[in-house]
Amino acid sequence: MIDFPELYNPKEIEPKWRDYWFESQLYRYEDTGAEDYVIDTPPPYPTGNFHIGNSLGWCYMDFAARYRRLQGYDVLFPQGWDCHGLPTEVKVEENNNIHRTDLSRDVFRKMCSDYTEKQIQSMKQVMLDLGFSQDWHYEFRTMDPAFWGTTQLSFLKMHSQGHIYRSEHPVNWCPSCETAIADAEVETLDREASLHYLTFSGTEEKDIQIATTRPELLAACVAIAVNPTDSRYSWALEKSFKVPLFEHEVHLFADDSVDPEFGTGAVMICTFGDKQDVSWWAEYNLPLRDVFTEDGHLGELAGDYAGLTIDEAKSAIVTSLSEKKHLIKSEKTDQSVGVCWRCDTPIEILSREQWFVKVDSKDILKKAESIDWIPAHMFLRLKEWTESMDWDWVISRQRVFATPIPAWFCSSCDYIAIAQEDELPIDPTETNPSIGTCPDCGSSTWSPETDVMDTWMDSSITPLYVRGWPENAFTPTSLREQGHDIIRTWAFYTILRTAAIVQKEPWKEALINGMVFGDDGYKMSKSRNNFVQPSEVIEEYSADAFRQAIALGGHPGSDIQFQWKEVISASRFLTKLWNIVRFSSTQFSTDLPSLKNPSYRTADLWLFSKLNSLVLEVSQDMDKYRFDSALRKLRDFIWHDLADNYIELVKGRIYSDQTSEKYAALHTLYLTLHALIVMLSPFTPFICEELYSRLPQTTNSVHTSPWPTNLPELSDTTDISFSGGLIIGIAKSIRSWKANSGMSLNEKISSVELYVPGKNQIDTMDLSAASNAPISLKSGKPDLNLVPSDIQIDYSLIGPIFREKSDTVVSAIKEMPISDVKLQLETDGILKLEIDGSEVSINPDAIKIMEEYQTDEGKEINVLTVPNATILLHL
RNA sequence: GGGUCGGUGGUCUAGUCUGGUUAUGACGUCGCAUUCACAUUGCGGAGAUCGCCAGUUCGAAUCUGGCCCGACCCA
Repeated sequence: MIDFPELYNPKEIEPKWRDYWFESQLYRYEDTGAEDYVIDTPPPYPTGNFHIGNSLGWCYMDFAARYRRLQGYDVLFPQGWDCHGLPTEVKVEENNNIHRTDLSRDVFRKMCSDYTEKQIQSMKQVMLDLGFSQDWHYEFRTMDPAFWGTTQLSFLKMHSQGHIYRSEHPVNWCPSCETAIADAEVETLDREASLHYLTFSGTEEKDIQIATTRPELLAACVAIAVNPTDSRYSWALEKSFKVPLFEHEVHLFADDSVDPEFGTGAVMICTFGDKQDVSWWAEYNLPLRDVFTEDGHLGELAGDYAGLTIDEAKSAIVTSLSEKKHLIKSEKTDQSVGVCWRCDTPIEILSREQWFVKVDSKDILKKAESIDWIPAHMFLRLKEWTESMDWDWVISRQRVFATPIPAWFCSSCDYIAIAQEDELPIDPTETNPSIGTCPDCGSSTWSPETDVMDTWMDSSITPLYVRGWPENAFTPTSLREQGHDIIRTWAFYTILRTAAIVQKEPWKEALINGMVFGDDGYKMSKSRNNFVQPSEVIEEYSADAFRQAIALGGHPGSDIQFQWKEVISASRFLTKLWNIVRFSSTQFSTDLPSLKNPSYRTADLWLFSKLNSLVLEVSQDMDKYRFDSALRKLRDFIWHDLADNYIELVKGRIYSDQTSEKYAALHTLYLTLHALIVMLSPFTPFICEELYSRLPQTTNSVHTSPWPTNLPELSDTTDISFSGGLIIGIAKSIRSWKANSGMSLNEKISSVELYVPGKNQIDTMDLSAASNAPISLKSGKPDLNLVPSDIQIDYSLIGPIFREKSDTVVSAIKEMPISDVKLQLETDGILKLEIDGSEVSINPDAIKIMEEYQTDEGKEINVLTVPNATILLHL
């Protein structure tokens, strides 16, 4: 007898193991010589809130990491933090009521990193509460010099190989954040705008009307374009016109990209209204008229309007146009504008000197193709994005809290000094370059690059960093797990960088998770009141229940809905499991596992045979990351095969005195529970650790145990699953008959007769105890009326032979009296029918006749029919 | 406008690649059962024109085409 608490109490169990695992460093990576399984874990942005969307991805990683450990891999599950970035700068400015320029860069950076550290601690706590098994020795922060020094090294390598260059080029610019941003950081917003129709006066011929939503860009107008097929404007080609208010002259040309349906069919080209303007500007070699300032105002070129904000300028210019009779009309139109993903401010396109990373789409796609994408179609998202890239990646940002670009500009000439590897990590605003004087002009005065790097420059080297590059030669990590919403950023940049730096793909497998929606099917939001935090679920139920709900939400890749009902059913399952193990354990003795040559009965062997298939199926599911399917199978087995069927059947033996059959049943239970707890442990690590620790002869953690492989070998599984299935079926049928007859399950029955055609060697020991009746196994047939009750047709045999006549054949068979069909099959071994005047023969395998024994009136006998057996109950 | 994915009892979901006529499971719901490890249970019931239309086929939730609706990404 083993002592076992009556109630499952996750509130006590979960914190206990959480702290034990952390303190004992259970998940520490060790190189034992086995195959590595390395996860390229996402470094989350430390917002301080580890939400349900994050936890979906981390659950997947944790299921995989725990499964691989059980499989014997050396698992490295690290954890990073993507610290740098604008939101933190903004938050620190707000919290301290300062502007970053009020302080030295150094002091401001320190404030940002202190703030970030606090945010990390609260997120880390939720990770631990949820039972994730990271190796905290491999925790990294991109704001630590060790990390950003590596980012700088990657910059140096790419620069020396020609992947990074500095040049002037139009870039997306956020006037509010006052920095360049990459295409990936621009989001589109649909809104209503005014479309203004303006007159440009002709200098040679007639005037022309153009339509624009951006009159504030008039000062930057450099040309007018029409579609070459637009006959309305054939007179105007190559003519010049005066820009209203500003009076400079621009030419008109024709280009296919102009939509003749929009506005008047004539558009003004400005430097720059949008990306289309940029490509016209480049293609037709147009002049550059730079009218916006970096902080969202109009510059000198705007004349009287200089100094106004963009919005102020728009209305001031419309008013002037109207006063000067240049404005014909204004109407509402729908438009999409690019906005900054951080602050939603409409972006502008400015031409500035920036640092760029070359985008080699072909190479990126080649590397991406060698990665196993799960699900496979996620590759198409990357492909589409990669193929649509038309600008290189601008990586310089005019901010502070980020990795410094390790470069200096010579004060006397154009020379740019890039740091040497042995100087890294280095902040050029604090230290001069080690080369001392300029190799071109000999000057020793340098001005530091104050621009910093895009934070994606940090997070796109996580596989390199985790693999110990450059000290260790890079081999691809095993797994990248991430959401499909950041394929165009994180996945894309990581593949690009790994390809450029080490000419390899970053990971072997990319597992892509979907989004998490609220209980009502909508995206979680505070205003919808469908927002759920993992901590609430742990508080109300348990982390083990939460993890199951996430696993069962859908197959990886699909969006899932968070549902409380899944948490509830998961929680019930945990109680059920607890009770199963408690019931079993209280019967176990400490020496049970070492029992020699147990006298297994059919039911025991049946359970082993089912368990062996389960181990195989669950392994296959786990290998394919089908966590939903694996967990469903495990739960189904535990609840139904084990609890409802097996345990109910062998209770008699378990409660019996010291028989060898009793110990065989207990031994079966022990081995089965042992295997099940191990297989379940990736999903519900807390309860499994607790239950495992209470099983006899277990010393280590369940999480360091081997995946079940050494279950008893069965010589004839077909026979066992047949005879075992028969016993289970009979017991189940008697049990449900008792329940339906209003009897308690252990109510006595005078006797049970079993008729099993062709087989009279079934093991009735457990059946007898389970039904609380003496069982007599009869040969032959019961002395009752056997009545054919139904006929079943196997269409897969009929269809291919009779084709379009199949329906006619089937209805002909069904029209015959069933007894006639039976007689003919028994006497002739084949069924012959006349269809449309010709005789056809039916394969007897295609016809299955169902028969039932009829209970004679007045007799105290009940007859139950199950596949391959007839049961007579004498009350 | 383009790309990708999805639409299955009241709700959520498996099955669709590889077609076989009686579609999985959960939650909810209704009925019965409590000296049994577990009422967070057991047994049973009701509840689905598998988004719509057409096609292929002896046979379609499953394959093909068109349409409608939704999600995500892009323009």
